[in-house]
Amino acid sequence: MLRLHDTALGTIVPLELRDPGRLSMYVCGPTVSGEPHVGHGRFNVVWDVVCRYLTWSGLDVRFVSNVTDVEDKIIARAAAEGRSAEDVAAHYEKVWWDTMARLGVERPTESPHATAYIRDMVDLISELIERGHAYVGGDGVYFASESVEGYGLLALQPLESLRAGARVEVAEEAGKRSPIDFVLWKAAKPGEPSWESPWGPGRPGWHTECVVMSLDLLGDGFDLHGGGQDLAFPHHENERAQALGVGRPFARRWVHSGMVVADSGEKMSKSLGNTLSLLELLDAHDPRAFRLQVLQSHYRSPMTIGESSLAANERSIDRLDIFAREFAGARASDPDPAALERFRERMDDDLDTPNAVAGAFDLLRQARAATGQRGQALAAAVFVIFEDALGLALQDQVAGVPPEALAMAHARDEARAAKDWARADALRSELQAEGWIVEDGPDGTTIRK
RNA sequence: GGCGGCGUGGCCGAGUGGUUUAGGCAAGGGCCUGCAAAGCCCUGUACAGCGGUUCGAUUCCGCUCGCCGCCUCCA
Repeated sequence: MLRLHDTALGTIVPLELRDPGRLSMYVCGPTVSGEPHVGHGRFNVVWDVVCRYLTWSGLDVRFVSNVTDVEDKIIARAAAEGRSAEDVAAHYEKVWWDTMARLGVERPTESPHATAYIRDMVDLISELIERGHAYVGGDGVYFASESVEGYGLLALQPLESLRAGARVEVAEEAGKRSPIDFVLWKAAKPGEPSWESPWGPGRPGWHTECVVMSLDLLGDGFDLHGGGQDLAFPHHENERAQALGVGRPFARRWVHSGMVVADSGEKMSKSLGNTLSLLELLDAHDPRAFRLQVLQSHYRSPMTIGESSLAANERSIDRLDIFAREFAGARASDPDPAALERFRERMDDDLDTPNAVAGAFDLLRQARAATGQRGQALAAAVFVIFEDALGLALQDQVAGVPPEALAMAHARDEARAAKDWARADALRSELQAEGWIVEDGPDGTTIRK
């Protein structure tokens, strides 16, 4: 069974499934207020790998990830661009899914929208007020953080230091009882999108949607809640507090993935404005190079990504594709069981993809060195590991070779057969000038980009 | 200030109290090749610094230096 680092426990523990054979997992999804940056890319590849690996391992994985389609930044952009908030959200959600598809990230089982759950959120907030965990403040409804047991669990800090770090001025302005209280319902200002509620027109705070949707779609005590490390506090802390407030068992495990850092060493974030566009990066490089980069770093470590690392990884991808072409037939073979077992051991150890990938590269060399069935079985394991378990598709065909280039390759074969080296070399130079890599194999000249 | 984490060979990036090497990329040498490419083989004697524990530490402990995250919207 997969063992992962649990933020609340501070240790690596095995998953404990609520229902044997089935994994229920919730990961906080995007706020669709702009284009995704590379941090989003890493984050989604990580959770996609968790899903794929567990599915491959034989679990029935139910993966829910929300789309926050009402939020301050969306409203701000809509106002700035003179269009509706719905319009902005719909546009960037499409960009989001398109980009994820390019990264080879599969759609979650369900991706609920915050706006579809307003009613449920209002109900949850009402119940929190009834139970004495929430109150009406200056410009909305607030959650009384100190009213629930163990607030600070995911922040890994005692209540006292959280209180010390909070911004008191803001709290007083909003009419909070404690500076660490957070908003559940924001009263609408004129012109803002709003929904009716017992506390007047407004919109939910962003912590509530995840509580309502995860419990609705996955049920009480679901197995795993994931997110970026920056969400552990306050976002996940506040989700947990609300579930606790209405007496419902929440996530059994909390797992957080590491940040992408800029060359400066600082975290890439919207607020620092140092994000790298994921779209531009995917335009310039094979998206699989990005995925490989993510796989070759541990999911909890900070990751740097840039032109040079992607270029290096494109080389690695080339090598993998060359291997795939050489061993295309091995896909039909049974993968070597021992090889898959070693892979599982590494993956189960807190999702050690760097080691798992290292092992796969070793297998690749072994497959070439081995002969007959054994080589095929080892190669089959390489395919299964990269493609089925890690979601990195290998290409065993060179696609999109134009007929003219193909004709030149044939002409080169003829020249070589006639030992006309001058002509053969000239043809090769011509092809290379057009960006083709020319290789002579037992079956003649093959070309690739 | 509080809490958490990091510092590995040219680069990226794992791991471990000592015997044999992570892995990838790059580099050098060789084999193969008409020449190449691809592939294969070999090579680099790395673990921030200073102490301590130990028969032995990159790995454990302490300190120092440097860097980062969270405490505020952010994956």
